[in-house]
Amino acid sequence: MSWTDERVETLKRMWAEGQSASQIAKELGGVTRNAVIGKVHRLGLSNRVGGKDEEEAEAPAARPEPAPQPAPVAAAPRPEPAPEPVAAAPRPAPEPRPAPAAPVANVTPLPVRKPLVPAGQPLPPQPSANEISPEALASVREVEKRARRLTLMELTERTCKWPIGDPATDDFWFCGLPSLPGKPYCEAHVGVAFQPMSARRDRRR
DNA sequence: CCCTGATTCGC
DNA sequence: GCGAATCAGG
Repeated sequence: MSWTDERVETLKRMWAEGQSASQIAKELGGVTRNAVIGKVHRLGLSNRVGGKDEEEAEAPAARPEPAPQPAPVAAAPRPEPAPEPVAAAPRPAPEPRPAPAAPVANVTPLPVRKPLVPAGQPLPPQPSANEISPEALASVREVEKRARRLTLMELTERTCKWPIGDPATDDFWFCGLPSLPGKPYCEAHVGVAFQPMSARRDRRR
């Protein structure tokens, strides 16, 4: 495989999006992550400018820089170019979902892109307490305290993909703990995801 | 061990 | 220019 214009374009785009080298390599196919990284450097876009510092970013505690920004013209909006969605800070006090009281007439097809799902209504089928063994339920609740709270993009083939919270709000993430080999979930969540039919009392409601 | 990007250097 | 091997790290 060679670096055709199209492939380079894909590389640039994904790199700008903050995708990892291995993810990009997987997407492109025929190249390793090393190849991707090498290309990235040769293209001179190694520093994810405008991007963001992830992981353990070094705190610029004492900056020798005296005059950073002259701040000229009046109120300039955020120069932030790439508002990459990053794991939001855990909020201790999750907002109660706005009551679906009065369906607003206007459809606001605009920048109000908060909820991807109309807040309030039909949530994805969540395992209800009365159809899961108490032990499994307990372990799940325990585990969810330790969950890594990954975002969608942070999931890999070895992270638990169990969704936690309400997709309609910011209070939503994926478990992210190590998944069982060959399974999409961690041990605790496998326990509630896969159950022998015999155990599934149709505790019909 | 899983993963990340950075660098080197023979090709 | 390319990318495997290696390095350095979370």
